[in-house]
Amino acid sequence: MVRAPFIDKNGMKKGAWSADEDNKLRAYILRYGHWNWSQLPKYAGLSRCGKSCRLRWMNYLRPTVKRGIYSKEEDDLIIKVQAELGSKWSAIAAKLPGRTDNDIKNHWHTHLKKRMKQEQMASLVGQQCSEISVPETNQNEQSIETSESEARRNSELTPEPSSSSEFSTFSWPATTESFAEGIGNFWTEPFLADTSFSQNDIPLSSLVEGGFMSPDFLCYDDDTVLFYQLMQELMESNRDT
DNA sequence: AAAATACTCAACCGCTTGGGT
DNA sequence: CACCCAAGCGGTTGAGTATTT
Repeated sequence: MVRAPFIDKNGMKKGAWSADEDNKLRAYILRYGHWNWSQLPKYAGLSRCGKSCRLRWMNYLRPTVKRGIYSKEEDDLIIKVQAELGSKWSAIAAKLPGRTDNDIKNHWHTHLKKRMKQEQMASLVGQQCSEISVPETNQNEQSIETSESEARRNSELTPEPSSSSEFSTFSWPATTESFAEGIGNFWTEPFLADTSFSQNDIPLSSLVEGGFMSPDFLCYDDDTVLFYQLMQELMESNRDT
């Protein structure tokens, strides 16, 4: 469902991301943060442009990205905010935690826009009919639409990333061991100058203390911080057992 | 069963914005 | 003030999948 991978004239890889690339990007950002998107691919060992990396992280790899079906509340909120702000997808996304602007935009164009049109048509028809004194029509049409969307919502599968990549089935591991297994040898990939990482060491502090990186250089977003907190808890529980 | 059509969504492109010098 | 560059945003594209003919 995505563009086939290819190399452009500048030697940059484009198109669908492989599981390997996803892992490299995820591992790098979780460890070092995204301090500079244009430089990041070089250090992460990726032949991608920074823009592409940013997009992949923001729309797909971030741990807090919510995927799958939209609830009726979400749909209604999107419609409401879209009516107020227009196509300000990032502003709309800010009101829907976990949803990305790209995802909302796609959802709007594929589902909600259609629904809006139908509802507008229905109300128009309803108005005209009421003038000719057949008030039930509008209501009926609306209820048909509503039941259709309900049916669709019910029939849609549960949140399961449907990416092009084989990595779509990735789920955050229950243990740090399985995480390390899952990401293979990323800790030793090109960006990794040191080998000091261990399960008992959160790299954040060691990197700064070890002089690998200035504290100012680190740019962790909330997701990354959240992830580290989670990882720390997991490690502690592992140590306890 | 095969072909045509519609739907979906990840990824790209180009433009704008904002911060630094 | 002008310029540069990185980041962010919104529109569009392209190809896989689902549905219809």
